[in-house]
Amino acid sequence: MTDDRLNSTLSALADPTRRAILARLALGETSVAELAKPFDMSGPAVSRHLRVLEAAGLITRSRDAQRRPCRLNAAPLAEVADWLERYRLFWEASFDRLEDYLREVQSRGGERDKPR
Amino acid sequence: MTDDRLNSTLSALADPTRRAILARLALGETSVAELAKPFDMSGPAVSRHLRVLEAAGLITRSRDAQRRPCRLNAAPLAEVADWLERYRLFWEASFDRLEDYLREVQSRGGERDKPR
DNA sequence: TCGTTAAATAACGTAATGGTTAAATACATC
DNA sequence: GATGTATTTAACCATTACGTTATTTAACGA
Repeated sequence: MTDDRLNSTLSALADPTRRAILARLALGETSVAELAKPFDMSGPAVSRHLRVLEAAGLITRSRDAQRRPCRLNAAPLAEVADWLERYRLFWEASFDRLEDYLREVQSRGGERDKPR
Repeated sequence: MTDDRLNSTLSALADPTRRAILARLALGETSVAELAKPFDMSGPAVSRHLRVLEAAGLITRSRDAQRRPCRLNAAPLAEVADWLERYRLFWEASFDRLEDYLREVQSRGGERDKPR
């Protein structure tokens, strides 16, 4: 909704570690230690990434003994998708132009390819 | 495609000034000075935002006398949209649960609302 | 060639980001 | 209550990001 929310979501997504964490969470709830395993990174570093994701509302955390299982909350992604929709026509248009061009090149057969 | 491209696109989008610039460019090609007007920001600052957008492939620049008109290139946004699609089921599921909840609350009529 | 305009680059300051290790906290078990 | 395990917080460091003003480059027109 607000530009602020969109901003914190996009900022959270603009990091490969955090995107990987989200991908893992798409497979189901897990502990912090489990999330940290694939990364060559200290626990605290992962913990801070989780904090960013939580602040963006992309994950929620519960409590299970010493564990703090994390769960994906994809709702903020819907806002990003909505925002992107404004531009869909633009990228579809450019793909159409690309298709046109490829079709044209193909129809020219073996000639030297000269766009324009 | 590559995680790197997705990363530079998302990083470029994670700034309100740059998103506003894209929104302006969706209305058509413009000069740098024109783009800078709505912002309380120096020319060089805008110039650097444009550089980020260009590096991410979100804009292209041409030459018209002293002007360097910028044009939107939405293609990288398609990759973001593709990436997001992986999560659509998740956010739709959570909206479904929200709907269920709202329906339930409504069906309970005037009772005190107690989820769970 | 000189002056003007549009934009980019240089040089700089400051704040935010992303990582580290060491210490603190929360919970469970003995 | 002491010990072990999972996680967070504190303190710190290096790099990047974003802004500024001053200077430079590029293109035009008198």
